Amino acid sequence: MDERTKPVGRPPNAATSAALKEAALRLMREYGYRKVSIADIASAAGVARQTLYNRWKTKADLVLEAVFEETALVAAEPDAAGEESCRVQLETFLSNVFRHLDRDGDAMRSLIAAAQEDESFQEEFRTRFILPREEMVTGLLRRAQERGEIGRNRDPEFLSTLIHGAMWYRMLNGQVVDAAFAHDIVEEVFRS
Amino acid sequence: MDERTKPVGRPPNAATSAALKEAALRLMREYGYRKVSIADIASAAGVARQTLYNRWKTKADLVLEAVFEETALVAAEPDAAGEESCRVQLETFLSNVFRHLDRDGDAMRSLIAAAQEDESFQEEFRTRFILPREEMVTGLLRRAQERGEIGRNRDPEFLSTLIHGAMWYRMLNGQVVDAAFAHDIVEEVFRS
DNA sequence: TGACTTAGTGGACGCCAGTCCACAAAACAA
DNA sequence: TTGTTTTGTGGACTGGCGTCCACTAAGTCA
Repeated sequence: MDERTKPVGRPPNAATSAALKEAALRLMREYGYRKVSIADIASAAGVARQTLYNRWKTKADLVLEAVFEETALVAAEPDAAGEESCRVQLETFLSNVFRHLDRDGDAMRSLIAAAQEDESFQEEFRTRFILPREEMVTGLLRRAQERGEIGRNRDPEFLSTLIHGAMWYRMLNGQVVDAAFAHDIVEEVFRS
Repeated sequence: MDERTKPVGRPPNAATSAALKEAALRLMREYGYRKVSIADIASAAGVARQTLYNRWKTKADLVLEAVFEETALVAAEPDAAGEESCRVQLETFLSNVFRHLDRDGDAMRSLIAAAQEDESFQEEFRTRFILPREEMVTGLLRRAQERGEIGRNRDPEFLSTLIHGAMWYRMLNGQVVDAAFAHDIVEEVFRS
């Protein structure tokens, strides 16, 4: 049952998806999500508008994929075998995530906004972005529990909601989300 | 310097604004923010589309005003002279707010979304909705500090961010926001 | 080679938000 | 009554998103 049967028909242009994501990110960062139209992105990538729709359902889907690939580099999963305390690991992780928001925070805000009006994208966003992040945090907090850094009676899922909620709230209200804020959050979570 | 000089020109129809807000709320609750167009609202209120734009800048501004008036009834400010503990007062307040979300949660989500793409509405939303709510919570928490229910070393502003952040995060992710959640939040805030 | 299949192109279309404008309607002032 | 000011109306218009479609391009299969 070899699934890798040779595909029939004209093969998709290999460079096109990368060019579209690159153009999308570049234009977003310069002008902001709202000001950049699908037509702008397609034209910047030198491709027809319909070609973009052949590969992604909406503008939000394209930007999600583009931002996600960047994020994976910046917000690397904390190392389970790390020597540092979980507390330090969490603060480092949050600082990294927050630093990434300096670049793509505007896009993130717009993706969250898009998810509110589009059921299908909400699902996609949740699966590819939110749940993985939550698991990084709850995993770290469970290790913290095993090491005795936080009490057994505390709920990692709930704490993750507090952490991400604080981040979203500040971000969506256009307030600063910086290392000092990360420190305050960690302080609260590890408060004995 | 009497400002209440008799206005010249055709007076605005007194019933129109109320009819538009009523129609907006009713249609939103039945079909959802996204599915209801400005034209739908105007036509349901028996008024020209331009008349709506004469009174509000955008769809979001109209809905904000409509929802705000409802909210003021449900989420009344906790009584500073109340006999109950601040802890109970906070849990009651949050439960009331959360109950209101059953009705207008969809509209709230869409307003938050709209604020992400519209600088001017973001400002309006913040001033009329978010800041008053934050002050209710920080005020309550400060009284809790005076009464010794929470430590002097804790920051009411930061705690308010945690509280509202948790609520937003759950709401924007389509998860349940109920009395049990309110209880968990209060538990965390008043944890000694 | 020719049949088939999939990708890419360009243009038309429907829907909606928000703007603009000319004109009618309702008030007041002289 | 006539002029002035403001509200309300209806229609045209721009620009964006997403869909549809006919046509062309680039591959595989027999």
